[in-house]
Amino acid sequence: MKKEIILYGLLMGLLLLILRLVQYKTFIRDVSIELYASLVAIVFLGLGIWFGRKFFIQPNRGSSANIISEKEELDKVLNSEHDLSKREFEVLEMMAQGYTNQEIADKLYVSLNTIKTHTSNIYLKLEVKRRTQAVQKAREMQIL
Amino acid sequence: MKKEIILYGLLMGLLLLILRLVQYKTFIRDVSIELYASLVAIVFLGLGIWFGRKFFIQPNRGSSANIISEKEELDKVLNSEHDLSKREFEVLEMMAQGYTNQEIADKLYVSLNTIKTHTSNIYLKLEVKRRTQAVQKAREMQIL
DNA sequence: TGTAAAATCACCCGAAAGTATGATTGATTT
DNA sequence: AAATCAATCATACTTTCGGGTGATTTTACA
Repeated sequence: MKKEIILYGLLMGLLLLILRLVQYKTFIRDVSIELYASLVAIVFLGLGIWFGRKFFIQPNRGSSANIISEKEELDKVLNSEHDLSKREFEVLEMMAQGYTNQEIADKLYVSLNTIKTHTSNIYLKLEVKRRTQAVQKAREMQIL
Repeated sequence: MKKEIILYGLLMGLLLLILRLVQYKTFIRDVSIELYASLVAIVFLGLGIWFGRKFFIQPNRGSSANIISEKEELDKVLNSEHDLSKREFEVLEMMAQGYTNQEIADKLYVSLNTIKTHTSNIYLKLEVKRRTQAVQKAREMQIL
């Protein structure tokens, strides 16, 4: 990463140097600014594309570091026994079946708000934010 | 695609216009070329990164050509079994991962509305009403 | 080259989900 | 008896989803 930043700086400096040289070595003092701009634009557009490819490609299943972190994540999940209460687990199961909170509430003969509280607690305990993630994580943890 | 090229042109033109204005409106005729260059460089670096992400990171995640073709082969097989399009299948996969529509949109570089259209079509084709049900059904059908 | 399917995007609107906070009750533990 | 926790419910508010509709642009292919 540092290497690339240095390279970037050097490239930029070099470009400016060239532009300066062009400006003072030629008789054309008033070389249009469009020319400069275009030149710089083209170079840095290419550079930007290169940068984008280099640093923002999602390294899923390609980079070893990523795989390791994924494994660690999974281990962490698997090792933590689900401290879900009986009721919460019931709700989780029904969530995974694709029921809405209202449907779950009806089936369990409790209010919608109760189910919402349960789901919120489930998300806290599973460290997720949405029901789809909860189901996903529960499957990973093999508690579903 | 056309839209992006037009945008690119407009941006470039706008930038040059601004530079011209700055040049002629101020008393500083000899504003350093470094300033111009830097400005243009920064803008186009960003633009380049955006372009790179947008257009060159479609070949999803495979580092080896073999993996890509395998993946495509798999997609084809899967697509022949159910009537989900390639894009729809992608969205379905990400839905199962627990991503929100907005997150999926960001990752696929399309708008939220597009993802919503895809999800709606997925629900129609899978004959379900909610994303959780879609994931559930997709698992039953073993297409996930 | 024309056409059909796929993919893209927009706007509206209501439903569902989720957040935050607080409260009550009953069972269990210390 | 006090503290703790599970389960219940509520109110208020924000965000996300999903349905409906209509449209344009790309892509594939006959």
